[in-house]
Amino acid sequence: MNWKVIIKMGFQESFKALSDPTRRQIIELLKKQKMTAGEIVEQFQMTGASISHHLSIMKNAGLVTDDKQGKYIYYELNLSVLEEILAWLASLKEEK
Amino acid sequence: MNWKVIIKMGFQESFKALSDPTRRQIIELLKKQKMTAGEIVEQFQMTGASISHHLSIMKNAGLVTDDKQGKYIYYELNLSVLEEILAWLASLKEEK
DNA sequence: TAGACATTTAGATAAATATCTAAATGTATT
DNA sequence: AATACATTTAGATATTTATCTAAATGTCTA
Repeated sequence: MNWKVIIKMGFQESFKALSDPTRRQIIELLKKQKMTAGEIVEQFQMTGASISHHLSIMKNAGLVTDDKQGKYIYYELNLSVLEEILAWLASLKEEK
Repeated sequence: MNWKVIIKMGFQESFKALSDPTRRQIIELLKKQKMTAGEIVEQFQMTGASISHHLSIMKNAGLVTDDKQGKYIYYELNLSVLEEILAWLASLKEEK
């Protein structure tokens, strides 16, 4: 069996996770395909440790999931968390 | 004439502005009606100076406009800035 | 099993941020 | 004109955050 438990912290964590430009760029990358930590690192001029830190924040916010495959860890976008934020933003326009 | 020039900084500023819980609460308040700085302050346990700081960040992000009327400054929500963010979030789901 | 490789964790540091108090600015009232 | 009121600005401080280097962990391969 291949369980994937997404620990979602909350609204606040999601917004915080989205408020950093590096993390939003990572999201854009993962939009196209899942990638290993190393592949993601290649796209930035930043150490692996820093990217790892960003990935962990995104993971805690429920924005990505990780999938360990031997030496590699694949990161994948989890869009469902965005629904909540999308709904909040939309509600600002709708209701008067 | 009553010009209202909205100085919009950018995507980054908008996200940053939304990432703070106090500022999101202010947005929720202003969703219902425009309010003076003082009325907003009453809703929080925080000094006027701090709220003023938050309001200035929101103003720079284009999220609110201010309207000086004598002693008072009315703050009003400007929803159009949210469109951009809404669109970005939506695009993550749409395009594969 | 020793070394190479992928990634994270620990610890340090600089910059950004939220908050406060006190002072400044501008407007209204008496 | 003097004072009161509404709000912002300035300056200080504590916390958070992004980043780095170095070390630790875990996995593969020769």
